[in-house]
Amino acid sequence: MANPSKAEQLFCPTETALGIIGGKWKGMILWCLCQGTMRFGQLHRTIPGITQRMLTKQLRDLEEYDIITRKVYPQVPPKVEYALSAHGQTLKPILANLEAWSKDYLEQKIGRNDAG
Amino acid sequence: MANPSKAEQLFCPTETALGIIGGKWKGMILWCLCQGTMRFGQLHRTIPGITQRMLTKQLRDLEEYDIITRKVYPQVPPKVEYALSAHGQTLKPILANLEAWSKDYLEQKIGRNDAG
DNA sequence: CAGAATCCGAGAGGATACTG
DNA sequence: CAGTATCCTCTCGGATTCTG
Repeated sequence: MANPSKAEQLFCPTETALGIIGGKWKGMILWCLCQGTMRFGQLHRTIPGITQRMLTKQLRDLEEYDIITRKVYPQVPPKVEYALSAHGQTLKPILANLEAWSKDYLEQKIGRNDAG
Repeated sequence: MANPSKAEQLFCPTETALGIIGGKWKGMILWCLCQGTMRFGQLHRTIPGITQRMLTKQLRDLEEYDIITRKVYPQVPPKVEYALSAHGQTLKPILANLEAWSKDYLEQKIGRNDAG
C-alpha cells in the first residue's frame, strides 16, 4: 500500500496541449495552417503520406477543440477552407518554438558525431 | 496523377520535437524531471497510473534521445537517478509554454460557457 | 528497488472503394 | 472536391509475474 502523499500527486498541465497537438498528423496540419487558410485538397497534397480519412479525422478533432475553423462554400464542386481559429493562433508561438527546438536538436545530433 | 509541386512539399520540423515529447507519458515525465533529479520509484509514485513497464520504456526512449541521463548507483538495494541532460534542459521553456498554453486554453473553455 | 518478460486489448492509423 | 464507409494491421499501452 503506502500510497503517495498528496504533495507528490502532481498534475501535469502539458497533457492538455500534448493531447491536442499530439498524434502523428496534428502538428503537421497545424504547421500548414500557420501559413494561412488552406483547402482540404491543398492540405492533402501538402502533407505527404496522409490519407483522406486521417486528414478528415484530425481536422474534425482540431475543430472540436476550437483550434481551427471550417468554412464550407455551398457550391459544386465543393470547396472547404480550413484556418486557425483565435485559439489556434495562440498556438503559433508554441509551434514556432517546437520547430526551432527540433532544428537545434537535429543540428547538435549531426554536429556531434561522437556517439555510436 | 498530378503530383504536388515541390514547393508544396513542406517538411514539418515540429515532428522531431513531438516525436520526442509526444505519447501518453513523456510530457509528464519530463515535467517531473524539470523539478529536479528523481529516482525511479519516486517518478513511479509521482505519476499517477503509470506502470513500471511504461515508465521504464519511456525513460529508455528519452535516454536514447539524449534528453535525460540515467545514473546507476551500484548498491543494494538498487538506486537509479534520472535527470534532464543538457539537451533536456533546453526543453524546459518549451514545456513551460505548453503548460501556460494549456492553462489558458482550459480557462477560456470554462469561462465561455456559450457553446453546447 | 528497479527493472525484465510475457501476454493481452483497444485504438491509432492505413488501404481501398464509393459518393453528392 | 471533399468527404464516407469498410476492413485491416500494427503499435501503444496495460496487467501481471518474476528477479538480482
